[in-house]
Amino acid sequence: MSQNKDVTIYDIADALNLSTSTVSRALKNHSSISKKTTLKVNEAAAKMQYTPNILASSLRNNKTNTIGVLISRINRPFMSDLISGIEVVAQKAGFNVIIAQSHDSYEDEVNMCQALYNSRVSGVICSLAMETKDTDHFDQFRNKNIPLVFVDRVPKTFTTYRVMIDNYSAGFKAAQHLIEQGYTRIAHIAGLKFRSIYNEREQGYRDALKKYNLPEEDNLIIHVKTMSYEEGEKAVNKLLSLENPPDAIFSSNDTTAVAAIQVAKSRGLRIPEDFGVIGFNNDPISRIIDPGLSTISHPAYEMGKISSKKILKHLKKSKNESITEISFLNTDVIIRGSSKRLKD
Amino acid sequence: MSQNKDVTIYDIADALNLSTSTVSRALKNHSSISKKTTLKVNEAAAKMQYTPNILASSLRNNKTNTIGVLISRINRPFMSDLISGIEVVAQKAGFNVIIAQSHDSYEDEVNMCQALYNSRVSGVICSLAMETKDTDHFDQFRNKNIPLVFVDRVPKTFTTYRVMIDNYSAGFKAAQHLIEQGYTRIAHIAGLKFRSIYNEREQGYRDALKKYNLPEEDNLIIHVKTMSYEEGEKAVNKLLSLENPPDAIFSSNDTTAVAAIQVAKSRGLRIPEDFGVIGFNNDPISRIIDPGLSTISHPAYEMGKISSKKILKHLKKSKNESITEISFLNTDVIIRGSSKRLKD
DNA sequence: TTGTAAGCGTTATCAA
DNA sequence: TTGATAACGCTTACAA
Repeated sequence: MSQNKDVTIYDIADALNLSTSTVSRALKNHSSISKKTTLKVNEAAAKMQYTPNILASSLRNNKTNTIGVLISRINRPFMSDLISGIEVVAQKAGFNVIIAQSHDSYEDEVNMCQALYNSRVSGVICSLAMETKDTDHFDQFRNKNIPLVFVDRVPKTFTTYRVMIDNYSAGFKAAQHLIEQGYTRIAHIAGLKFRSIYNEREQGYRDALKKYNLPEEDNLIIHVKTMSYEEGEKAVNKLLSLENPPDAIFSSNDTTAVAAIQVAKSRGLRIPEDFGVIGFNNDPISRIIDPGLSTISHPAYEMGKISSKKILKHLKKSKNESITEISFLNTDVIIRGSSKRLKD
Repeated sequence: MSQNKDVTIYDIADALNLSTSTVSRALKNHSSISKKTTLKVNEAAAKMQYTPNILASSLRNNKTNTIGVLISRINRPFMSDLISGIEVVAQKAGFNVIIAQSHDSYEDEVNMCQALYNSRVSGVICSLAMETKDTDHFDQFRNKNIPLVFVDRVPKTFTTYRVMIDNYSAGFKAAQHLIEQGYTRIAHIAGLKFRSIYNEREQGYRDALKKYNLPEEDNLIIHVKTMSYEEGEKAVNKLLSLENPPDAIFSSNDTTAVAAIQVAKSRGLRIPEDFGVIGFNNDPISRIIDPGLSTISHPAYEMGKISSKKILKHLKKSKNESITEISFLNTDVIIRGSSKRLKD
């Protein structure tokens, strides 16, 4: 009994001797249709197992109620929390979420941007690929008044919504915490410089050192490309092999921070006594590793929810406005064993 | 300049004095159209910034090239790896992936099933909610010959594709490993009984004990509902408070296994000397915790890729067949410090 | 090789 | 309160 055709409003109309317009209206409880007819139609629809064809209605209405999400990779704790938050809000509003991965490649990002556009998504939420420098491929959304939200890895300039944290002050707070614990030679594993979130964290770190009159040495800062565990290992080994090695490190994500802990431990350093570590993101591993990894909270789930809400709110407006609106979320220093050298 | 209408094939046809059918065919390099015309059309399309309206073509062709994914929660390592695998294969084939979360609720699962159906997805990949016992809500897909793949948490019976591991033998292997390391009172944190993957692991565990003539005691087996860290803590505290406590534990996921390690350590037990632990899934935390968590590999990414491929392959067939096809993926015992009591 | 025209299922305008 | 009809943008059978 497969492959039988879908029941459409025509079938319902036929069965009840009504017109399709009446059926269509009755199905959405339009006020102009009598209670009796509305009831009759909905009953028939249920009995005949009618399911609305969203494609047809999307085509007709020129809107899909679908949010496109374009991120580097789904299987990172930050990203999956982000999507989860996006999806929860979308689901409640009856929106679908479609997912595309850039794998941190500029080319993939451009292609998937196009694919999302062709799918006529109602809105787009994007965290830029590591490689991405220009954002021309997003212009088409703005040109069509399709709301676009950049989240976390945002471009420096683009007339649109941005949902982010204050990376500068987060970097400052991270370094400051280490300084307050008495560390004096503080290294930094940073992301690529043109990616502003990493650059801002680095600036915050630099300014904290400056404020406390600690040396800012370029060889204590290592820029890595993907922030993988392996890159972290390599960077930390290099740092600890310096003639005058650091006594602490601020890593711009938890993965490389965990690598720092493991490498330092394997070299016989005691943590936090000999070597302090603070990461970024508050990934699940940060509370599992021994000692616990101090880190900066990064409210991914909340950022996802807000991003969805921005899209939904924009779609409710009838006016067609160009908007630059930045939402900053709060971050906290989460202190665990990896950096807690002083008793309170 | 926003809100300008999309360029359609009508616009291209007008501009070139051709019919829409010619344009449509030229855009897909149909063989019946002359090289010259094809070239001309594609050039004009590029110049006019034409973007195909996938909705319209989906409606017309009655297929969306979209795979719907219905899972409990995105932000679990297993699930995000799974989706990542699904998406990679889909993306290559020009398919979209739309995501829905059941949050392990039966009601949500039913609702999202309907939403996916209404979206006219070309295929569905689902890992059942913890609560789900009946699968009537999936009948509609089978009835319409829409390929359906159950992955990991599969129903016991349903004529469709299934992608899974051999949970019985995985459970057996896990218990066997502990036995071989000399543990003799082996407890088990199990998932809900009616969820077959957990029940099969439990059976494997039971049969391993039987084979090695170890006692099977019901009070050494605790069934938990969500397998959260907190549930794990509670269960392990209970087990270790028994008059005759276990000397090892096999947990049906890594989250509760990590809880077991932490609780045991906090109670002064040495791991693996006094207490052995093996988990399930090989989540990232398993290699970070100290000692490293022994576990069973669970090839999520690969399972995602295979699931996508099953969908794509089915869609290529013209025939309309009911299929029961089960793909079993291999699992390995991954031995780390939490259970390695004997020297090799 | 190209064109005509109908149709996918829905919704909105206008008329009754 | 209900109905007739056109339209959304694309594809395809059939005709030329």
